[in-house]
Amino acid sequence: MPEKTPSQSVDTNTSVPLFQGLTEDNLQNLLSNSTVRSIEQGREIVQQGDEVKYLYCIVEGSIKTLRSSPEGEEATIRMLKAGETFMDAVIFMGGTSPIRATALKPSKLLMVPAHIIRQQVLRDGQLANNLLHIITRHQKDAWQQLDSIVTKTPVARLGYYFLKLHMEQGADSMDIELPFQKSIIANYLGMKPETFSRALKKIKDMGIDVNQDHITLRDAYALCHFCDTDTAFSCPKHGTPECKPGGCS
Amino acid sequence: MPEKTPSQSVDTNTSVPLFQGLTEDNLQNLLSNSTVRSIEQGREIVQQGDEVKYLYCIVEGSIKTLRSSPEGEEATIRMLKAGETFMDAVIFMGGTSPIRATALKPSKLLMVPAHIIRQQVLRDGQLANNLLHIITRHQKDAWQQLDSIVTKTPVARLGYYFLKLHMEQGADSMDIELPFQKSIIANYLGMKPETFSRALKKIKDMGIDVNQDHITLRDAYALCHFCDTDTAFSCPKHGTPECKPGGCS
DNA sequence: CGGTTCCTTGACGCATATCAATCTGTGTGG
DNA sequence: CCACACAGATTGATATGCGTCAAGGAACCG
Repeated sequence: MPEKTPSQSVDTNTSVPLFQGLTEDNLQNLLSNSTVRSIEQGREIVQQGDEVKYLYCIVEGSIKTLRSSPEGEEATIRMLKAGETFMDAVIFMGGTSPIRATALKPSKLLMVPAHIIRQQVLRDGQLANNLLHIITRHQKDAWQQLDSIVTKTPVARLGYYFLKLHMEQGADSMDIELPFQKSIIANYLGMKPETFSRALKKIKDMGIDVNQDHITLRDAYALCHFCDTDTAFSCPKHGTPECKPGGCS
Repeated sequence: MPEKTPSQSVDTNTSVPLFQGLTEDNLQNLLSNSTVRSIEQGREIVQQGDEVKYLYCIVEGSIKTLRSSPEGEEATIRMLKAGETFMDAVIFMGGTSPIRATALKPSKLLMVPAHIIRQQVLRDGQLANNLLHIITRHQKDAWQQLDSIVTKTPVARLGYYFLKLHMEQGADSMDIELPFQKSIIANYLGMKPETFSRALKKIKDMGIDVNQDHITLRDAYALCHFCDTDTAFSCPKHGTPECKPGGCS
């Protein structure tokens, strides 16, 4: 059952990119029309072919977006955590949803009606700008994902994924945590769980140890072999003599 | 050498989604700051790592966007024709370009300065809306491409590609033209030219004949096996008894 | 302690990449 | 007009890497 007055129950001032920089009035307009809903793990939020009535913002939990074929094969698009939004792009596409969304964990979602967003975009430049930033960021991730799957070996894909986790979780630490089940990550990387498992063994020889969900780097530059020009740009090690993106061969 | 006054040399009133519905003033603001440039075939327009200063709109010719690895492997992202834009998403990403763009044919490009776009988006709701529509449309294509490559066989990918061409070129005709070189299409579909060639032979047995760049459908429903729920929605045959998306097995 | 779920490991087969040769169409120069 | 050269496409033979199938192990939970 949807709760009311999300403006009080949701912390909107920090770390929700969608709402950043909005005026009081404009923010109120979004929130006062929104509702919050709890979703149990594994539950379907949007199906392929659904008409999408809301933009969803994750208050708590995590969500996976994907496409699946009639034969049951799945292609993971994104795996998202609190603060991130989904169906943000879909509500501007026209037609029904080309993707599914399911809950990876028990989650709490803020649902902003699509027509409110579409209206407000026309007069609220800041909201439009936020949406453009968010959607293009996802676009970039999608491009890197596609590129990985088409051109890289399973081990290189895994290393690249670890690298991005590493930078996300603080490039100073030598430890990384896997944020999702291995089989979920395997699918995201376009491989079968068995292949993922074998890739873990191979990457161990390159200085990256994995126990359970815990990754330990033998040295600070262990992941550098998997870097590309894009990623190097936002790396604190960029420019140091040890930094040679794509140096892995 | 860039020509001036593109407002006169470019036909902006029709079929350029980016400019649709803009007021005279706002359109003028874009065009008066833009330039037109000719590019010879094979020439690089943007490289990975470049700072992107323009949004490009194809006046004439065709362009390919892609990512490539240091080893020379390429992953095609899109192949575009006149009226379409590129680098539209990139100018909102922040950082340098994660993708390359090269000319597949001799082309003429309208170049709109990125800062002009970024400024105008904040006050011109229609432009923001247009950009959101365009970028999310590309997003959708990217999802379908990813899905194809991950879950489908080469033959199914080919059939799906033919289906989209078919609908693009008029679903009433039984003939389709390949708009690009086969090796280019092969790479877009995530396979080698040899595999592409073999897929062509296999698809011949399913009622789809290919001679040179010319495809002939044996019957109007020959491509239906390759359809998915998304695509079915915009198909004129949708709802007829012969329409069974994903019916191919 | 038994059951479930997830992960790992091994053996095997197949589909696609790879390598190499031939063919086709196109354009060029004699 | 023909001969030649070239790029792209096709075809064949081979290899290899990932998927598949099946079994075993490890952690979690009742």
